[in-house]
Amino acid sequence: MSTSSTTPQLPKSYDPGELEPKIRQSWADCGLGHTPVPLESHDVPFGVLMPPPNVTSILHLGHALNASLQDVLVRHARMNGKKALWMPGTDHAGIATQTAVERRLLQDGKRRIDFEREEFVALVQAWKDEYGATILSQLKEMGASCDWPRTRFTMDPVCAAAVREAFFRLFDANLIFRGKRLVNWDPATQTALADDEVEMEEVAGHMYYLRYPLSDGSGHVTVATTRPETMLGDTAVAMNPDDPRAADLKGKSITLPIVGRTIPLVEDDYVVMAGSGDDPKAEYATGFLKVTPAHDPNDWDIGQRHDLQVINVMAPDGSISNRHGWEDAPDEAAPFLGLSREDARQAIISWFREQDLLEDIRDYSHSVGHSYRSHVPIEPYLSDQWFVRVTDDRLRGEAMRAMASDQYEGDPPSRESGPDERDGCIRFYPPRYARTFQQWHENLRDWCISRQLWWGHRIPVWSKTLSLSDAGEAPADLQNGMTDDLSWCTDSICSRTDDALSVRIQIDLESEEIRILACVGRDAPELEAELSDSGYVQDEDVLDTWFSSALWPISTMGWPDPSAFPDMDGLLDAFNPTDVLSTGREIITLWVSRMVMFNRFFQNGEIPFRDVYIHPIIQDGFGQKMSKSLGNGVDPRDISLSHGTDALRFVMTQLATATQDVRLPLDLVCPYSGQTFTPEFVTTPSGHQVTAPVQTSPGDPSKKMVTVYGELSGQAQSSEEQPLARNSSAKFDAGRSFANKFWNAARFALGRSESPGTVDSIKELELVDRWMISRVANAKDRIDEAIKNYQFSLTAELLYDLVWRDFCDWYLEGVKATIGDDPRQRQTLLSMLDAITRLLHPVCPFVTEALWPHLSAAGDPGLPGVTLPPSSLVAQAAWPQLDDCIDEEAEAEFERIKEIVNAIRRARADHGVPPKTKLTLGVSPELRPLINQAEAAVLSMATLDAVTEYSSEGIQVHVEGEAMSLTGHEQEIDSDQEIERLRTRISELEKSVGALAGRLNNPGYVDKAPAHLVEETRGTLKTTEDDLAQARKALEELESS
RNA sequence: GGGCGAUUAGUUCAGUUGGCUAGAACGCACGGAUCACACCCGUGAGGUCACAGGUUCGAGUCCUGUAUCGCCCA
Repeated sequence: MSTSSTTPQLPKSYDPGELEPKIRQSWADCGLGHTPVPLESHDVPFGVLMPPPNVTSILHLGHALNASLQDVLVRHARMNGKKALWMPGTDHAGIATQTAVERRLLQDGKRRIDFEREEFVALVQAWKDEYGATILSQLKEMGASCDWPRTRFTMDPVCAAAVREAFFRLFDANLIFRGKRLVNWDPATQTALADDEVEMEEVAGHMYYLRYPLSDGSGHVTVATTRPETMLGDTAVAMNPDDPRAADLKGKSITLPIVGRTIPLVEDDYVVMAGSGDDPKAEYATGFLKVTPAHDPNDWDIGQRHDLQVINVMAPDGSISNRHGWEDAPDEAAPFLGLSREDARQAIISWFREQDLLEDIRDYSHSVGHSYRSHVPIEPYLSDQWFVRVTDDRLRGEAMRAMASDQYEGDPPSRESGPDERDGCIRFYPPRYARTFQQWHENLRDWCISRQLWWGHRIPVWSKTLSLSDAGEAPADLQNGMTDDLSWCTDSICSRTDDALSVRIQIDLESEEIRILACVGRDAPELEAELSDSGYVQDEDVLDTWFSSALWPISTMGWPDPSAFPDMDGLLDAFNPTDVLSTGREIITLWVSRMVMFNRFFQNGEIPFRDVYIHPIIQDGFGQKMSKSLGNGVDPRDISLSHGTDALRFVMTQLATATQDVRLPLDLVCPYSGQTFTPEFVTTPSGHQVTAPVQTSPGDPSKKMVTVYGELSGQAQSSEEQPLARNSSAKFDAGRSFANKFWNAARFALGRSESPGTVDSIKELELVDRWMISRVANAKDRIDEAIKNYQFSLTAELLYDLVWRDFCDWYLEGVKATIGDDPRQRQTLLSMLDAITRLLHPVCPFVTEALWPHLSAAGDPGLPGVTLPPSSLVAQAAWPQLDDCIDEEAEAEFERIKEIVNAIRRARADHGVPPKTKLTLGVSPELRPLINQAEAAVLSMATLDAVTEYSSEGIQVHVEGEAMSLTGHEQEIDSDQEIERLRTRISELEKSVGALAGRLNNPGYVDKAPAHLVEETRGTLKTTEDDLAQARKALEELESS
């Protein structure tokens, strides 16, 4: 025998830290992931868009999960011969990034308004450069096989052109308008905040009860409010229509104290009735609600429903003011003007008390939105904003019609121009998320797209305000207060025609002013200059980040003009739509919906992607979502460091089940000892569990370290005395073990597969070989199916079982005795290792790539029906092809062999046979032919020296109702112990027989259950009865001796 | 308030149209330095499938209700 048992060139364990950088480099060198366009006509494209991570911060494990899954899909498609494009990029994340930069500036005592707009934007740009680069390097470190040369950023020139074009087309199509809306206003920093930047805090405040007199002098109503200072802007009092008092009060009006304004009593079922139901608010309610549409979002809605006046009584700094929309302020109100919100509240209360209109003040604890930056209460503030009319059928209707019809409940609205072949082509995985998508569109509201920020795409509209009388005779029919009829207006721009110009006029009949809004398309700087010269001013606001994100499927591919950019011509044609979008469920509404609407609108009805896969959310050990703001995020690089990237990816794949979010309990790595330990946790004021900012070394109590949370929250700073403790999690141990196991299996297999022979037919191979080939063929089919259905967890499980259970535990153990003398077995081993390496590659690309050159050097793999074409990198290799390799008979036969080996091992353990002691197996003539098929394997796996005829001496083993004997164990059998064991077994078997017979005696079962099941039950009963008889016989013999 | 989901071994999770005696990994117990791997090998213990009803020959799986927890939308 010529094979050596060692492979000196491969170290004993897999060292990811040593090997990964070289592998990454080899992928970069060959341009892995880059797909040139245009495609050939026979090419099959496979496209994936990466949801662009925010440049606000670095990636955490939530991103790592999504990146891992996308890379599995892309590598699988690529190995299957498709032209795979995975488009990478980052998102500028307007408010989040600007806020992050402002927070950093604040550490130096500086604020945004201390800078010019351009200076500030440059600072944010620098932040973006830093974090954007980190994010991309994190992705590369994870092995993401993206098309890196095509990396996009939502504010780069390619995307900017798309944003500009999209805004212009929507504006021109009357799908963008300007209107009033309440925003979350921070009076301290005087900026608007997004909803997620408002922190709800429980505040111990008061409920004030104010009497409002009825205008007809017939009495008063008492309103309950936590914010009496807003009463100056009240424009109604609302009551529930079911309130028994409603009938008498219907149609009456109120004379608002101080202001003297006459306001109506309206009926609205939003109003909580006094003391009614389970609503805790009811205890404090009077049944009458003061309605202040300009200063409360709920009141705004009531105002919309009842067509109420909207009167803003505050200045942008939050002080009471009659200069921002309050025009009927009487002299009585003068003392309140200029007071802060807090002072005004006291002054108003005093006034009501003096007038005997204050009925009561009660303590009341409630949650109030606070700015997460200045920590002052936010003020719902009325301001001019830009909107996309997404409720238009061209947008909403198209999104609804795009859904797969079997996932749509009911029927989507029909299209006037008739059906489109792209309708019904978007499918959600798992299907339940289709409901979220549908319901969002059914309740859709116009989308506010303007943000009072400096970082983002500036709104490409130039405007000028004129008095109505100067401008001309305005038309009467307006839509959202706007018109596209320009013929009456005297301003010169209204008669100007230019393809890059679209003009609308906003008319405010109350103030008798008009605002001419001129939207300018892309690449028209001379037009912009002309507008500026004519006194037009560009809008200060920028677009909501989601506006550019919504264009991601087309902007990344050069829309509207791919030929204007290098290497993009043909990209849209080939990859719009992409095959799948993999994303988190929280942005089905914010992002997925808008991409569908925009893609269909701008791409003539085309959908952006066919499948939407919603991945689970990664939580920490306490069930809290990993988030940047909480500081419980884990950097995937920490896991690569502690466990290796394949371990990270394998476990991520394993975690991605369809039903649930996953918990990932956190550990820390001690920077002194490298030891992993469970950290101490503390509870934050907001009630979250986080690692204590400073931890004590588990090995040495005198040594301290700082956690990531400690740094992110600013509570601790790492230093030489207090180094940073990296995060880890024992959850990844399984992945590390798995990669190492495969590494060692390959080491062994490579060492034993020298001088492989030629196999003419699989049929001529040993049972164990035929079994292994069939297992690989089976696994390949099932992996393909699982990946096709986005069953990632199942994919990982199939790989694990194939590698560990089938290949290592049974195949490698089974061939050890014969491989040295069987060249055909060596060829089989080499080929199966090769095939498994390919199958494993999408999930564990590093360890497979590290082994690949050694495989290639070992020989030419392949068997009749098994095609494994050579390739310099496994990343570029073809998916294994196994034709007619599934051998059900071989699988069934080998399963019986496994049962026999297991039974012997069990008996050995039961009788305390030392592991090294070789026993002699005695079998009946019935079992002999089976054993003959794999005798060498059975001998080595069960530690036997020979197989002879069955003997009633020795240890008795029962399998398939047959008895086997094990002899050669010197020690005498402890008959008491054996009797006890047999009795237990007999009672178990009797129970089984009872249950099985009971089932068969039930006429309902025999009549109604499928015949094959009944047959199966009969078979099981027969075997169990045989086993029982064997056990009883053995017991009898023991007891009689 | 509306919607979606979860509750299965000590822990983290599978269990795909209802069908063998409910599985895996980790952890635990026992045995093992055997020449691929101690990131390992062998054996074992461990579950009233949240609770209560119902449908069915048969329910972890379907239906109704209850409890607890989570997310999204208002």
